[in-house]
Amino acid sequence: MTVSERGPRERMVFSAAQLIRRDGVGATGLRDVVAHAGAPRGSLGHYFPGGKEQLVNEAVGWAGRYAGDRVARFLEEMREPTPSGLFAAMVRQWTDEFRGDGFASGCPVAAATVDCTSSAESTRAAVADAFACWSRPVSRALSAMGVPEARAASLATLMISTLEGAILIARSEQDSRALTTVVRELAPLLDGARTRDG
Amino acid sequence: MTVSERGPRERMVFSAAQLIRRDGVGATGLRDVVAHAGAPRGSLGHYFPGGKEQLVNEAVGWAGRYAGDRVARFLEEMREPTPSGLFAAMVRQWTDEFRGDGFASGCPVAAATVDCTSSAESTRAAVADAFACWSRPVSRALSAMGVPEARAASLATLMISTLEGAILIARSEQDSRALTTVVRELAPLLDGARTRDG
DNA sequence: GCACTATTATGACAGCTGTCATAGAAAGCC
DNA sequence: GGCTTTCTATGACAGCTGTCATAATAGTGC
Repeated sequence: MTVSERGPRERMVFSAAQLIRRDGVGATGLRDVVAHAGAPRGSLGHYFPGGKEQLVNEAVGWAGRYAGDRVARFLEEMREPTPSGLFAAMVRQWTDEFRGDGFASGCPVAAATVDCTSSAESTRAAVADAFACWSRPVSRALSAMGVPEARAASLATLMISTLEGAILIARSEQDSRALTTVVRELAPLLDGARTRDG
Repeated sequence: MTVSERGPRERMVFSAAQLIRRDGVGATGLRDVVAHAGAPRGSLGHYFPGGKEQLVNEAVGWAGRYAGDRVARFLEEMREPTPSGLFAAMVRQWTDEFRGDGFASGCPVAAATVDCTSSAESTRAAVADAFACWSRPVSRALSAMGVPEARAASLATLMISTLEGAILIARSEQDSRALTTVVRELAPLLDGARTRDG
């Protein structure tokens, strides 16, 4: 999760995502992003002629792709994949992170939703895209596990909704209780949706 | 939901909540709040010597109490209360609101979580309080419906988590799909938790 | 009438915001 | 070499932020 040897442009997008998920979009200044990325300030206008809005949109897109790609990883690490196991893995990523950083950072997509939905139409669309990039692999994975196509998409929405909300509660309480609770309560429902073995 | 004839102080708290849930905490200026409330600007420092942070905290507290009080209302309006019926009522409030304002406003408590958790400790505590004020009556209602005490609190957390997350997705998609989906998928789980009639 | 408090008015303050214009450096290419 | 494109540096800009000091006003009790 450290700043890699990628180009300055990519580093700025990555840093933006990190700062946004900690402080929100409004409180994240472009000068902060540049400093965090160790990038030249003069490059900002060069790489992001669309200004802050473009940078935020790319950070949101990056986060959505990241979350979607993680799903494949989770599946690989599971001997016999189950819906509840996938959800547990998705949640565990957050409990691990919270244990590491003391509940300092939440989800950048959620932050952009709260801060930009009603003021920046392009960001609103970027957020919707990010949720779709995240939801799609989850839905596919559920299908592969034996959940009927029709319900797979619904359960993916349920899983992501619940996770996002539990992240909010956990951060406010500075306690992962909400996360462990929802994974426990949702497990039987998720596994019960399978009509055949994956 | 219009500005009532209450005192300026109360109007400012209320206006702050409305603006925060639309634009986020960072993008909500104190001058905007004053203007929206039709309140005298000079009164800001008088009523809120703790500055913006105090105003935000009170707005969050107000929202939490509001959400908690609504639970009793929902129960009154139901002939025979069920867990799924309560959840449906909580969600319906949001689908109704979205239909009215075009997905312009989300939850002020979620906004404060995203924007202030890692920067303002007092606001973080106010948010946690708000979630507790909201969760408690839900949990009590579930108990009264026959859900065992131990699970009632967990299910309340699940309901609020899921609702908060679905609000985020719905706003980004400008579509209530996520909300109607989660209420449909969660219904059997909620009702199945009852071990006796309420 | 007075005295006291609660409320409001006004203006100024330093600090930060995103944006842009201009200039310069670097790197690749012919 | 020279030329072109990509990238970086620097500083300035107007606009807004939350906060505060000061003063005037209104209300209330006596």
